[in-house]
Amino acid sequence: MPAKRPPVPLSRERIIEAALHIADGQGLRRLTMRRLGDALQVEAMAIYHHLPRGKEALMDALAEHVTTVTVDPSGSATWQELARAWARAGRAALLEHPGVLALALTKPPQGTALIAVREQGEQLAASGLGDSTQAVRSLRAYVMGSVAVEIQRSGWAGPAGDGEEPGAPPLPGSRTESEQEAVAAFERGLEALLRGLAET
Amino acid sequence: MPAKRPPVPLSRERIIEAALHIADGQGLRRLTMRRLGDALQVEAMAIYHHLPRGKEALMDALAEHVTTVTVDPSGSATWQELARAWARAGRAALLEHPGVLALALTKPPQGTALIAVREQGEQLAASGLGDSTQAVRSLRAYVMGSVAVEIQRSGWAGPAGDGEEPGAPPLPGSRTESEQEAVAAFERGLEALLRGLAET
DNA sequence: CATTGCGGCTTACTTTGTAAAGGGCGCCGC
DNA sequence: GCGGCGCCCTTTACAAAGTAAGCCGCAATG
Repeated sequence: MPAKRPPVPLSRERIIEAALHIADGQGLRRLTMRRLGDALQVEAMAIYHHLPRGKEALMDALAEHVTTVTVDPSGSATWQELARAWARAGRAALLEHPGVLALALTKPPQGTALIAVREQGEQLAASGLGDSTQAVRSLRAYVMGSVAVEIQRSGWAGPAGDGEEPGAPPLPGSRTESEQEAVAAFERGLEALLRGLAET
Repeated sequence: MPAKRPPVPLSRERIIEAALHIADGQGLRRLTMRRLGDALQVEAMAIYHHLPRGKEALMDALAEHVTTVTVDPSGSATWQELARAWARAGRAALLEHPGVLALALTKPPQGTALIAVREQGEQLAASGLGDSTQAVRSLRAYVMGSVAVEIQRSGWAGPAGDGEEPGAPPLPGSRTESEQEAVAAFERGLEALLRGLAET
């Protein structure tokens, strides 16, 4: 009796969720269509009905997912506070799924992610910042780079990772840092950048 | 008559060079052992004699190669000039090989790349900068992120790229920028960050 | 001249992405 | 109730990739 119906009917959202789980848990390299199918209790080919362009579409969707953030501007009085909020939100979103960082840093923003970038620019401009385009760019660069450095230091395997668990052995030369140290370093660099952006 | 000797005897350096060429020209996805062998006029398996851990070792070597930079400190009087030199060198090295950016941003520095990072810290400390560790970290983050943004805007395919040529069609929403615009944006953000770092 | 070992080749097996076609199940109009 | 349709999922199949195992020629060495 082939062709059994899966318990819960499979959707784009469920696929992305499962894919993120696999990528974060075992590395991008281990994220294969068949494994994804297994995780969803489905044959690999079933995925193609929800993501017509196959793995390509999946990668795009993953990148879009971890780079889509929203910030409520009403909570920030100055453009500095607003910029901090965006930066922290961006960092948090990227750190949540280290397995797909390589995609997020490499693929151009699309869909909701692109909209988010534009929104960031508009909000910063509306809150009185002069060259908001430049600011958005510098902020995005700093956020992305910071997360990259953090992930590197955490000993995460990477896109061509050896398939080991995410908690790889710490680097021989430098101790793995704590979460507090990481946020502190991020905040200090962020403040430096904001100060620099203030003096047009 | 099998077992023909190749004209030039194959070495680790030649392998890396050819791999970079392929990755930059057709994307990381298209960098396969067999294709690499073809480019070197050799069978794929021959590569394993020079890179024992196979593709894994190749990826590590590529990441190391594009993140290894050197700066002559004698050309810089202030720590700001030194930091600028390091930042520009780092950016240039990464931009030279967009195909392996994902590796460079994801893999922890090893070998010569790690040495370069340490050297940067020592030089900055020696030139009078207080918290050089923090500064190196912020600078590296900014440089890596800036290049990531630049590559994204250039419409480069990415690690799971569709295999098209690097000169992909420009993003629909935003025009592809010129080299001048790119350096200008980089320099402005860099200056902002340096100003911020100056005020401890 | 026989030996040894480096360096490349051949073969073969496993895993992956994905095209193509098949099949069950629910829902529709009648 | 029922025949057919269409949606989702499965099956099957194939090309391409990573790489383990073992072969073999060539050159230097004794």
